[in-house]
Order: sequence, then structure tokens, then C-alpha cells
Amino acid sequence: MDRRQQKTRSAIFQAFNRLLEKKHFNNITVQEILDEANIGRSTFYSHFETKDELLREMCTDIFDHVFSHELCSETSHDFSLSDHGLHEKITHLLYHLKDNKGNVLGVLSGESGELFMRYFKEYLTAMFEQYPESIKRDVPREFALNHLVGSFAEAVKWWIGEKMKIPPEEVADYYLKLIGYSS
Amino acid sequence: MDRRQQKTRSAIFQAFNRLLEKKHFNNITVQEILDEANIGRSTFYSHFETKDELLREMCTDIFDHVFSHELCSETSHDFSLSDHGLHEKITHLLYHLKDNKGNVLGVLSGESGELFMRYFKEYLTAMFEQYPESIKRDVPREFALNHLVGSFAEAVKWWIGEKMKIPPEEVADYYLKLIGYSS
DNA sequence: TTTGATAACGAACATAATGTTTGATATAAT
DNA sequence: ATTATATCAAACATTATGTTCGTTATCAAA
Repeated sequence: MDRRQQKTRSAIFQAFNRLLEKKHFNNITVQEILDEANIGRSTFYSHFETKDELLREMCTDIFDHVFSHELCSETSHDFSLSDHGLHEKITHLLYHLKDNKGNVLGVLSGESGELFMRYFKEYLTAMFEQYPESIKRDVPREFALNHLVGSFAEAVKWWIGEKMKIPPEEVADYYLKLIGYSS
Repeated sequence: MDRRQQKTRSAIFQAFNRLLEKKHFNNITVQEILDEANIGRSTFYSHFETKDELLREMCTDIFDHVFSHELCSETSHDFSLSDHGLHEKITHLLYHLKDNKGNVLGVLSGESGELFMRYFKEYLTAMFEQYPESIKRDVPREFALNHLVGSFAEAVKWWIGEKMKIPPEEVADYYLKLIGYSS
């Protein structure tokens, strides 16, 4: 990819991030992004069709990074399933989120939380599906999966709201207790 | 209040509701509301400052109605706590939501659900606090309560997304199983 | 280092939605 | 019947979105 494209793309992302920390997604105009990123109007539209697509792409970038180890370690070797239990996986994920603090998490706890959460949940669904034993069987699968994903996402939101002061291991502990998971 | 005001106010609410059933809040224009309600532009703006405020007012209307029984039955007589277990209470609540189908469905769709969920969770927190046995004790109280409230709200959202085709009793069953609650 | 390709620029433009102002008309309260 | 005011329609200002186009700057490859 052309260096120029990389440069403007990342300029847009950074500008967008800065704005998202301050105001709600809906109240951010394209013009503000242009000013903050210091790029031309037509340039923006040659990269993203709409503001929504910008958010979508930014979210996938972030989560691809946060979930990268998780997913590839799972799909590449089979034995990793026994290597890493759900507890370790969750802990690992929380550490990643903690690392990403500056860029990303202001958004998640901030005003545009729901939009961000939607993408987060997509990734979480894929994750939990790799741990069939976590999905209770005396309840419809979709319902149980939705419960796991939703409650974990809520737990993370709460944790972030509490400034992540509880250690990841402990959060994982609490969560697994509440969903009745025994490794 | 002037009859004329009542008339247009309710005309706006009804029109808005009809539109919310068909399309997403964000994609509804004021013009469409005007056409559907058959009122003048300036009339709308003499009632509501923005489209968001219209949604907000409609939400409070709905919740005042849906939760009225719950709240008054709890605060008025003490014995109701022993009369109704958590299972019955949840079932009751779900039936109320189902009655409000049209309204709730529209309001909950997409990002419009944010407001709905916030109000909903406030009520739910109060509700779960009346059932101390539902809050697991080997986990910080705030974490556990957040889990109950968040996961129930998610379950309801899912249920509504599924057109409420599962009977309330069954949803209550599933949910209580997942949080490990034994009446 | 030259050259051909293309990304970025910026200004102008079309389109669409929001919200305001106006003075005339209709309807309510008393 | 009179007074107050809600509604109306139409025009208007404003703001944001997304597109177009000719120019300029930058890149990658020979």
C-alpha cells in the first residue's frame, strides 16, 4: 500500500479516536474529522464511503489486534484448546484491553459505547463458540450464548468504568464463577 | 392542557410509533413524521425541540406504564416479597413488555435502544436488590449485581429481537438457570 | 533520475435535512 | 362574543453530506 494512503488512513484514525474521546459518534461531523486530521474532504471520501464505515473499519482493526493471539492460537493448533482454558483466555484478553487503554477504551466506556460493543460482541461470540463446555445445555443454545457474550461484555464495561483497578485474573475468576463455569 | 395540543401530541406519538416499527430511528426524518401525523412543520417544533427529545419523552411514557404495577406493588405491601418469587416477578415483567409490543419493539431497535436500556437497568437494579439470594456472595457485590442486571437486560433484548415468540415463563426459566438461581 | 501513475488537494457544486420566522386562519376557553 | 393561542403553510437560513474536477505533490519502478 502506498505510503501516502497509509499516512492519511492513520491520520484519520487518530483524529477520529481523539474526537471519540470527547464527543459522541453521532455528534461528530466529517468536517471535524477533516480538520482534526488535517486532510482534504475528497481525500476522506476516497478512503471511506461514510462515517459509519470508518467506525466499522476502526473497530475491526482494534479487535483484530486485541483478539489476534486468541484466535490464531486457537485455529492453528488443536492442542491449544487443552493448553489454554477459558480462564487463561479471558485473562489474556483483559490484559490486551488494558494495554490498549489510551486509544480504544475511552471509546468503550465513553458515550459511543453501544456502537463499540456491537463489534466487541461479534468477536466474543466467536470466542465462546470455541468453548462449548461454557454453553449450558439445558437452555437453547442461542439464548445461552447470548447470555455469555452479553454478560461478559457488561462485565468488561463495568471493569473499565472502575478504571481497571481489579487485576484481570480476578475479573476472570469472578466472571467464571457467575456463569457457573468450572475448569 | 388545550385539546388541540393533546390531539397533535398524540398524533405525533402514534405516527412516530408507526414509523419506528418500519424503520430505524436514525433513518426517520422529521418530514416523515409530519406527513405521517399530518401536521405542520412549525407545529412539531412547538412541541419538541428535536427528534431525540421526542424519543426520550416517548420512552418515559412507556416505562411509566410498563413498570407501574411492579413498583407500586413492591412499595405498597411488604408481603408481596414473600408472595412472589423472582421467577414470578420476571415472568410478570416480561408479560408487561409483551403487552407493549408495538412501542417497545420500535424503541428498542438499533441505537434507539440505548435510552431504553438505561432506564430499564435502573429499574432492574432495584428489583434484584430485593432478592438478595440472587446475588452470589463469593464475588464482589457490585460485580455480581452488574452481572444480573446486565445479563437480564441482554436476555430481554434478545427475546424481543426474536419477536417475543418464546413464552415469558420459559424465558424466566432459562435465565434463572443461567444465573444459577434456585427458588 | 526520469517517468508514468496516482494520491492528496481545495474549491465549487448538488442534495437533503434541520430548525426558524412569518402572518393568516382556525379553534379553544371564559 | 371576545380573547388567547394552537395550527398552518410557505419561505428562509443553516448545516451536513457526498460528488466532481482540474491542479499539485508524491510515490514506485525502470
